[in-house]
Amino acid sequence: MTKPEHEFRSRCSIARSLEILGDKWTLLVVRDLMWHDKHTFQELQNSEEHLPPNLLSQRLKRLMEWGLVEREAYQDRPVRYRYELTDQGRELEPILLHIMAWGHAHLNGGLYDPVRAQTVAKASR
Amino acid sequence: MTKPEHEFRSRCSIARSLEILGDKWTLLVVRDLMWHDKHTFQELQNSEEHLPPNLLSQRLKRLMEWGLVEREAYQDRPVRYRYELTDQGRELEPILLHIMAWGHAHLNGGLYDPVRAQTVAKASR
DNA sequence: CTACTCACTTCCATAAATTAAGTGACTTCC
DNA sequence: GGAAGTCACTTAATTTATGGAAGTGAGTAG
Repeated sequence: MTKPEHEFRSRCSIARSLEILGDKWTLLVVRDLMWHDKHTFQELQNSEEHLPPNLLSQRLKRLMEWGLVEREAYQDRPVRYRYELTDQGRELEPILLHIMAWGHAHLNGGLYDPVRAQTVAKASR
Repeated sequence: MTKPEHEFRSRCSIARSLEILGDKWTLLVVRDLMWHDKHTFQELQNSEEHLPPNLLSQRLKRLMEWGLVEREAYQDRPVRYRYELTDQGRELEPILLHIMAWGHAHLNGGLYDPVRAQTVAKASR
């Protein structure tokens, strides 16, 4: 996977990551692909947070450009795609887990998948 | 610390966290407070990424509202503040470490503090 | 008195997000 | 065969946020 031509604003790895992941939606798309078995455009759009289709479209494009997501047609006429995380994308899991754990601990509770909780415990060991 | 009145868009802990942390600047402020010994407005503003003062001001306000940052006056006339992470704010460290590790691994290298690298290794064990 | 520092705030042009509606390629129902 | 529906988007219009520059107020130093 070739990375897009992109002038990073900083040499800091955190700042660089945030240029791709640093918004309110991108990691939710990753969450749904990773854990919630949502793989079509429609499924992703119908997440609890209801991200609008133009943003979903744009975010998927960016994730694909950076090689975090791939899609393959699951039917022709009309062509319909199934979106999947790549290995690189799947490596975002610890980030998601820690963000989830932190939010759960500090933001008035919030839903916290008990199946996942176990994984969080593992990640923070 | 009382949390601000806030209607979260979702019950998901990740979505909630992203309402506070999900942008390109907030976690960089946290990074500078946590590791780079930057504590005054000016020091924070002069980070490598040069966030404009209006955004720094707004981000600090939000971090303080949520109890992740506190400030105390280090002088009067004129009053000057020193910003510090609270315990809650310091608990963001694993998130930063994983974002740093991921960015280093996948975004064309990027600077990666060798002192911190050790901590990353520990966090991902 | 003048210049300078620090910690902001205000202003403004641009960019991004939100909301709503529309499009194209079909499939299914009557 | 026409009408309605589904899916995967795109386009347009409005609102909000961002980024860059300049300004302000309270001082200190020369």
